Amino acid sequence: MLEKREKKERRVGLPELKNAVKGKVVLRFAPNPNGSLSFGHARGIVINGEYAKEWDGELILRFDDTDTVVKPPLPQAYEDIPKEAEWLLGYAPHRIVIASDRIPHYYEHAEQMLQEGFGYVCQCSGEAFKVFRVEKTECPCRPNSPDHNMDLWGKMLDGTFKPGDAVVRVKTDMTLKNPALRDWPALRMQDTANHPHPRPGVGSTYRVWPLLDFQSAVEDHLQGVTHIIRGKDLMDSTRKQTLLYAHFGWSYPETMYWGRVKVHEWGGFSTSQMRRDIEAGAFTGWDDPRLPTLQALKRRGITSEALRAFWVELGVTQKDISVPLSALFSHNTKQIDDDAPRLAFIRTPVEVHLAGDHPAQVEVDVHPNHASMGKRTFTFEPATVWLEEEDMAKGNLRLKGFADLEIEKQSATVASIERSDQRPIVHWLSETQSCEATLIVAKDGEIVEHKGRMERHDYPEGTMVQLERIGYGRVLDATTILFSHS
RNA sequence: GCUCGUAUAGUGUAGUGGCCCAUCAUGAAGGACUCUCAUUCCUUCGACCCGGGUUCAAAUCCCGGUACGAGCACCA
Repeated sequence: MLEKREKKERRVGLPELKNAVKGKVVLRFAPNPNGSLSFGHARGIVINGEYAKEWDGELILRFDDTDTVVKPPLPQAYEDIPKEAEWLLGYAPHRIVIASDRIPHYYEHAEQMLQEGFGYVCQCSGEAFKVFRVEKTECPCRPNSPDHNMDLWGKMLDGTFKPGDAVVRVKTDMTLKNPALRDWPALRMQDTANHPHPRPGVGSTYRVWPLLDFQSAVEDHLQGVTHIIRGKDLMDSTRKQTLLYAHFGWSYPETMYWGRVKVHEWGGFSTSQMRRDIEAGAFTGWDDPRLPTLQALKRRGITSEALRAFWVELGVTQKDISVPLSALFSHNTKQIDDDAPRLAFIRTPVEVHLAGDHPAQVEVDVHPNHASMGKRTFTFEPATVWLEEEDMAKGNLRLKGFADLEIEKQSATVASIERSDQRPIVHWLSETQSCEATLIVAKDGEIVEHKGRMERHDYPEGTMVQLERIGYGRVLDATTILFSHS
């Protein structure tokens, strides 16, 4: 029989995947390519991707681009998303499927549905059908014969019907307890003459398009998906799709759901809204550091490892949660601190002449814990240093790694090279080894550019550095740092 | 309104009837190290939504309540 575990051990990582067979697991992540990937999308990629890795399975990246009117696809997204996904995953998705390339497959299944009588063409308006749904009564189109349905289907396809005239429904049961499940719509018509699909070769080719629940269900089956892990807002989708699977004689994949996540600092955001704002010029692009997109996070210096650790830690609970950005940042600090060279950045620089005796130059570590990263050299010819205005107000100071200073108004005298008392330790810059620089900080939806002086360096763009006593940042160029987090 | 789901420390999470006066992380406070308000290390703080029930035993099962969220689109 079952033996009790000796001790309860804390589970680490993701929960067990039910009915998973090593090497046979197929998962998918299916965004709408109507914009770049956001922080929220990352959860889908990370969770599905980590399971695929754990089980030597496959991860499908599927573009659910079946709406050309309400959420029209963005051509650029077809190029960006695979790159963003690969960056985040650490590997390229094993398969890429584009729904708009596969319309004939969906038609084929729609026709099977009509011919076998578990689907019908409904000519009721949305309003009219709503009444049937609420009253648990059948609409007059429901009893149509397969032949009649095929005839109406032909009229949808050839344009005799216009968008809004007809829709294909899956026959479930109008008395089902859950109103969401009653004879749900599977395919509808779209005005692709005025709203062509942006992908070349697709354009205005099709008038009839599948809706998410149908397209996704058929495609999951076609692709052999074994496990679906998605937001719990799609729970009713699972129920609708399970009903459809039963009609086709298929068995539905294992499912798991996660709840809603809000980030304290960001609140709600939608891809469509971001797209409008970017197009209106409110943001510089999808990588604008104010935006909660993967591109922006990457640009700010958040590593994919940190993002993965963050999402794995949240797991796949169905709770609706609200997390502070600091949770992500603490993962990031762990990732970058060991490799981040230290640099001084003086925010409100005050120029101070040094009086008194002192060496001609001084050397300090590039990284306090890693001598192998080398030394930084500061020279005092001229004998001028830059200090933060705020620090100057504190009185006598210890220049980190250099000397004790007696501060008298705007003048400073070197009192001791050795640390002689508990005066505050501050960061500083020598005249020769510094230059004017900008620290860009994105906070509360605003971008603030702090002009100051920064230590000269030749780190390439993209290097993560730690600005002493300020926080981490990413090198944009020799005189610009994009603030990451403290 | 109907339907579905969730409820453990400030935050996030472990826990599927006894090992739990509850795990881990983060956070906060204090300390060690350090010539950074960093890193690392140590200590401390802090929670099972409420009410019933089942049981020798409940965070864990059942019922009710409450709170929050989602679906009921010819969006995804």
